[in-house]
Amino acid sequence: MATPSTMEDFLFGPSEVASGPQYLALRNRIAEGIARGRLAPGVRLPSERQLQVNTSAARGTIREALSQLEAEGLVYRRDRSGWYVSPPAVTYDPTRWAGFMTYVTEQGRTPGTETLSKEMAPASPALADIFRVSPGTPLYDITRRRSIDGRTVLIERIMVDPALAPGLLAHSLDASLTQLLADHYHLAVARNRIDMKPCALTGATADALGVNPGTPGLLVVRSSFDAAGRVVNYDHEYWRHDAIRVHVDLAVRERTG
Amino acid sequence: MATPSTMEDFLFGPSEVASGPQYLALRNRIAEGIARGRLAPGVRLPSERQLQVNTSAARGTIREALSQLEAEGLVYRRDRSGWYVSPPAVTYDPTRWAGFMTYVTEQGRTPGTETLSKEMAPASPALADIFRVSPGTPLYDITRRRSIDGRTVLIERIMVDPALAPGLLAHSLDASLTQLLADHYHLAVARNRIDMKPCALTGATADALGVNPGTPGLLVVRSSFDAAGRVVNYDHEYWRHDAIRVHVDLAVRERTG
DNA sequence: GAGTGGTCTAGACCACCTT
DNA sequence: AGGTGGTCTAGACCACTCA
Repeated sequence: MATPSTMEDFLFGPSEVASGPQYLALRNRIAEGIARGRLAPGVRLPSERQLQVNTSAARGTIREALSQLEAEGLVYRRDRSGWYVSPPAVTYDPTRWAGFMTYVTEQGRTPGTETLSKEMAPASPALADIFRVSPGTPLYDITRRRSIDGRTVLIERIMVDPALAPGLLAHSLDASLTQLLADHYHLAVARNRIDMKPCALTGATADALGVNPGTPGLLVVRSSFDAAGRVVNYDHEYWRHDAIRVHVDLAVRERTG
Repeated sequence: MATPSTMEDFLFGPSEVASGPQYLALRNRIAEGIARGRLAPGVRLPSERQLQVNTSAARGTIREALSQLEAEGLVYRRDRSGWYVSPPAVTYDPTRWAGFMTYVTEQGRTPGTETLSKEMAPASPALADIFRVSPGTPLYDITRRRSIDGRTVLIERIMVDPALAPGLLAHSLDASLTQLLADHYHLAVARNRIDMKPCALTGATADALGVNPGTPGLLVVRSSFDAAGRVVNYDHEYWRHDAIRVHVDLAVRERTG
């Protein structure tokens, strides 16, 4: 997929001369630097106060430009450390059952997983409904942090029915859970359901991701079912919004106007 | 629709414990009001200066809270008019070939389409590659604006090969193009490819959507192929980021760790 | 300890929408 | 014409990171 500037060129021809607000002029300069590769992924931008000197703008104006770029996923911040050029996003294809470790590796990146907690917890009414068990039935409750090339990109909370995967918590969960469920428990996923929506990263999730509370993120909710329609796992993934892209390529199911 | 006084009572009544930045406290109050249905979709929030009086915060702080909510898709702004509660997003299922008119209607909303331009334009090298024609070959080039319940949600630019749909531009394009291609030209889509990524809405795109330049958006690029692998249409959709959700539900193609 | 971003204030002027 | 958001300024103090 081409870069945003190329898209814009495609849509409306040669870009007009920038004559709008100052913060957009700064945004454009930085965005251009990134598009042309002069600002490589991971590179730290000059400090806000340095940019003030270079642009003779107030700090608020500088931050407006940076926030814009952050919303577009071009830069990200490390709390009280600085602003950095975002690495490329990984492409997620919900039509495949390839786990995180697989598709990240396939894209030439290095995945990492760290288990933050694993425990048994009684099913809430909502969860009981999803798993078709009685409320209060114990479920495995696993929280993990996952990274790409050393940068944390998501926090996930996975629920698994112990009836389908007894003793699951005794295993190391820092590898592929997808693979573990398949190889050790012979749980074949037949159907996958995925929902995505923007969200705010708050509280413990924001802490674990190392972002400021309120940072925009993307919530991916996945339910995997086996051939019998049982829920193999139910998973909430809180992503940094700049770390994931969606790509779907498939035969159509229906032809409607 | 809540009256202004009711809304403000709700927003500034007894507060629960709120540590942390002021702007997050305000964000939380508004977000809660929306979640509980006290602030209905389409309702206008009090003006920034009114919120200043009620919260004794500086205007910049108020705007910080509102921008956060905007990034989460909970509120949107109408330029120099005010801040409004966002309507629910429509759910988009890329595994179906249902057109915009269909899935919006199915979700109980009212779709609208307006053709902004239709013309023939020579294929750029990139487009020629996609359509497998020689660069410079004329293609239909259609720009449309689409709305849900009267609110503009996307601008799209569609490219169609005249060889597959001769005389296309003579038809009204304000209805379903999907249906037109199927019914009149018997073009059956066999494969669909979709890419999604965050983008900035700028220039003419932002103007046509009625948003400020730089507003974050979502770019959806769709390619539809017929059984022979020919590109039936190639489409860029620039969405308001709060207007669309992705939902996928399907049998898995592959089982990999 | 120096420097960074995070938060906040209190103004200002403007273009534009609304009535 | 009055009110709205859009943009910008020039400060301030704080919590935290980093060397």
